[in-house]
Amino acid sequence: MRIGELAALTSVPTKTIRYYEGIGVLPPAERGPNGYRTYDTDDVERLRFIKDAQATGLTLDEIATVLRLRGAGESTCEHVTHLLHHHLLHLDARIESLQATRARLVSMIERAEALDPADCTDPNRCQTIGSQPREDGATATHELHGGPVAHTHH
Amino acid sequence: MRIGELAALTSVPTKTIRYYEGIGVLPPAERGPNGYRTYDTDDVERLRFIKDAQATGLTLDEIATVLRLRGAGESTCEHVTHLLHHHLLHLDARIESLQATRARLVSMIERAEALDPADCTDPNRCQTIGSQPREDGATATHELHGGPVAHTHH
DNA sequence: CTACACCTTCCAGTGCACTGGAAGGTCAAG
DNA sequence: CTTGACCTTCCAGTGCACTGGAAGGTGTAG
Repeated sequence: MRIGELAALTSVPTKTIRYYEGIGVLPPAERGPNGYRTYDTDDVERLRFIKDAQATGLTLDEIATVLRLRGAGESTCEHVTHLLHHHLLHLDARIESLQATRARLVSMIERAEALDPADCTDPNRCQTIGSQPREDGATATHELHGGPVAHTHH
Repeated sequence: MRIGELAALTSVPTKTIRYYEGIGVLPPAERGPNGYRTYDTDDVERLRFIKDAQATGLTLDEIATVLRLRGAGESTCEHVTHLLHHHLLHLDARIESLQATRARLVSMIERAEALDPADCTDPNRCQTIGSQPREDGATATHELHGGPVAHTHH
């Protein structure tokens, strides 16, 4: 199959496929007599693997490393499982922190919904955002010396 | 407190704090007579909020939007809770997909560890990586026409 | 007085992962 | 034989979130 079909099957743009080949995430594709790249079902697999690996937070560089270990012989399996274990830890930490933030977000929403809308008219504060309730009495009620914000981001 | 102390308290570099102010994520800081930025505990809160919000996947732009809704009066609370709800969905989807990938990763590791290391010597395949076991018998055993990969990334 | 840490602005660069566009080759259908 | 889809290379730009460095002001300790 040619690059367009591979792109259609994987939802990865042709541009990106060529880019992946360029940076070594994909091996140089075989070429037809006309110079067109040709792919097979393995390449579909590979591309799907890349997408999955990316979803877990692996960078293209790490993915390239894993993918290149194919065909290197030697003790690469240990290498791979090591990387995989390492990444599992990362993944677990990420999931945990996301769940913690989820909890925070939910409690934020609950606080927001428990509010009397009338409390929402003070132009200088919003109970939903701002600091969590504090013991020291200072409840983040201070002016926002804002005005139109200069968004000069070159 | 000055910018250095704020940086120390939040583990956000001074560069980044000024950058946040530049793009409007933080309101323009008050200045001392010498022109130095001065901060208080609310700014510590704000910065921590930014970090947390970032961890959930909100972009700095979205965070800026949320933060700027402080002090806008009107029906901004609905606006905020809407954004929050929206983001909760995002967050849940993200956690779920991460957990799915975690499962995939674990099964990959298990497959890797169940392998006889002797099976790992074929230079053209690695059982850990590569396609999942398939029914059609074609088990992703094909050459990597690789060699040293040109890493010409401009 | 000098050294030094810490602050200021401004502009430019980095890293990652693409993405766009120009200029041109290939090939099947009308 | 032309049109149009699809392919090629190469180079340049984008978006996000920083990060570095130059050039210079401030403030305290020795």
